[in-house]
Amino acid sequence: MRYVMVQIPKSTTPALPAPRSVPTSADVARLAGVSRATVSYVLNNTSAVRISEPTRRRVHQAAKELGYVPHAAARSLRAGHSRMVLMPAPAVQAGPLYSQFLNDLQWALGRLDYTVVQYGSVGLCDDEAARAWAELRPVAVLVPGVELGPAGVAVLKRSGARAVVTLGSEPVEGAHALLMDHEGVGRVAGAHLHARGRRRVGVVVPEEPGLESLSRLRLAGVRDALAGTDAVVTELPLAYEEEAAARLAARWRELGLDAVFTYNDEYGMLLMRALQDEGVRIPQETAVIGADDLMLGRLLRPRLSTVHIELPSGRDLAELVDRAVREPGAAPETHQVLGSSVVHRESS
Amino acid sequence: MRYVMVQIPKSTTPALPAPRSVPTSADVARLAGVSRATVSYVLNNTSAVRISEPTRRRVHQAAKELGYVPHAAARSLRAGHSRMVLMPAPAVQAGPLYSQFLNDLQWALGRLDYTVVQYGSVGLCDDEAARAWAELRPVAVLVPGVELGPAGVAVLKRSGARAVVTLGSEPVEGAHALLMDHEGVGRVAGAHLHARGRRRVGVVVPEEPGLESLSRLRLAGVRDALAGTDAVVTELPLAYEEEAAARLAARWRELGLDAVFTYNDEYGMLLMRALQDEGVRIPQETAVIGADDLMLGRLLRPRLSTVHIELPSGRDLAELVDRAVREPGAAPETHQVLGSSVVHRESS
DNA sequence: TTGAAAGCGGTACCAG
DNA sequence: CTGGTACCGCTTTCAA
Repeated sequence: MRYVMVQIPKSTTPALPAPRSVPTSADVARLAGVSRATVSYVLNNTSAVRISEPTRRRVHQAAKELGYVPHAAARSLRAGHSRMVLMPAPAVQAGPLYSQFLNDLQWALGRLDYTVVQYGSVGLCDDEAARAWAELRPVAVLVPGVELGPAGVAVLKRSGARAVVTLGSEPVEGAHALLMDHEGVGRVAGAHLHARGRRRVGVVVPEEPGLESLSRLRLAGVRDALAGTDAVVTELPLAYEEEAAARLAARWRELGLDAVFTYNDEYGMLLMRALQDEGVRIPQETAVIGADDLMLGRLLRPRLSTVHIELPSGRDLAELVDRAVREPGAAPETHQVLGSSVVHRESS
Repeated sequence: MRYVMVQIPKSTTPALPAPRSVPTSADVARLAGVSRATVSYVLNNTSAVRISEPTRRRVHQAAKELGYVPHAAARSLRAGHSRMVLMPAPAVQAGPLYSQFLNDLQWALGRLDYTVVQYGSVGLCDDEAARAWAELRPVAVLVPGVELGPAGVAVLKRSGARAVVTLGSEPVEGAHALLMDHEGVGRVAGAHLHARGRRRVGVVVPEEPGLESLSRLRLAGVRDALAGTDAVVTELPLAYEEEAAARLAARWRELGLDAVFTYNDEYGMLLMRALQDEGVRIPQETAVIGADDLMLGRLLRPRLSTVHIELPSGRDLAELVDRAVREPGAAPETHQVLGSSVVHRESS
């Protein structure tokens, strides 16, 4: 049943004062009896120009009285640049790991006096999106995922973006790249399972849309780690639902697997629960390893082995952005930023 | 150990073409051999004016050739308004529930031709933040939490915001309000436990910063539900760490509680695990109920009872915003939007 | 059908 | 020390 918004009657409806139009610096100037230039000098503390104390006070007083707030668009239009760092808002569910990273980044960029803006670009693809972002004339653009091609980068740069940074699996021509080696995540998981003597390895591939590119890479990583050994990899499509997990678990014995990498800890919990309900002993019959090192893995019994993923610190990335903005001519940097390491617990 | 970004040497560094300055509509006009006015007409498909087909083609051609992208700030400066809906980016970890809601909302507003922008305002409080937002001259502002007082609302409205909507526990003078009844969450949990015959009820209060206001309200709700009964409520501060949970579980028997409301399902999992490790039988000795109805609760054994929380649909909220924008004089609406209902499983 | 020009709100140069 | 003014890029009336 859909929950319906219920309006609550308002007790009082005070007649608002006349809806004045929004005050400009000209209004402030008029009220203070000075010129617009003087207002600008005072409110920006322009050091190149000295304004008498009484005048300053009059201007400040007038500004406060009118509730004056400068118009960012007008300012940056005149200045010819802004300090806006634009990021497309993630369309899909971001995990806690990534959310934390985003917060750190915002904070770090804020300390460097940039303004971080997440732009919700739903349904636009690639160049369409790039154009939409370019209209805002950000000084830098941070793009997670593969939502941007070389053409998009070119559009952004031509429209004045001094730095374009992609966070993804492969570099994009013309942009700085933070390479997230998701294959590496699968690779260490695969190597770990092989080292523990497992040879028939299942890999969960989430059916949820938006996770496909990542899960493909992690799967490829497992394949890579096990290539040239006698181990064999089986792909296991799985929706994030109890029933789907139960169905998979029901045919577990016939699959004949002795290990499974579950894409991440959440799918790990889902599958492990289903396997246990089916009587499959973990890790004796089947070893399980997840990824992301979430708290929940530690709370499971047996404790879930996992791949710990280290993202770059927000501060580091903020500094990269700042450097790129200051030195826009420099060659794009490419960094490897995903540190994958196995956390061995009880499930493998 | 902190992971350090490692630079990968660039294989080729193609000399970029001369860093032209960013093309304006004047450049397009020049190249097409027409006036700036004509460019504007063509690119905006202005219906009031008819431009010959050959001219249109020349303009489009020129625009593409230069990679022209219009300047949003200049446009909205001239137009006197924008279609930007601004939301402060959530400072703390947003749960999956809220993330989903945000996505829906962005999508729905996008369909109504608004542009959603999340503004990272870290470390600014109340009026400072309101001023920062007002500088962007958004047509509407959506504020979750209690980050805005009546003064802030006034600032935003004076600077041209036609709608200010708060999502919080109590209405703010002058703004539309979507009331999230977090007390109600605690209330239904408390009532449920009481109905199941429990009388010594613990309530987990997370120690993580940022969760305090919410957890206080949920606690108050439990208190409210149990007021006037013979039940007694005990506050249980708890950090989201295994050790903290273990410490709490270790003195569980001396606390003498027969039920606990864990703030949400994640703390529920944490505490339930610790209690089980301590040998406390659930639900016989202690009933446990969480909130948020996450998947993970269904996967626990015993299955975790929870309070299902229904947020308003993104579409509904988008329509409220649109209505408010179109009818800025109307009295602020106040809606009750949190539907709380107990999902009884095995842990209570 | 197209062009010239005013002006949105601020900033910064130059003159007084 | 302060005022006048040109200009950032774009839209939109008004004339031609």
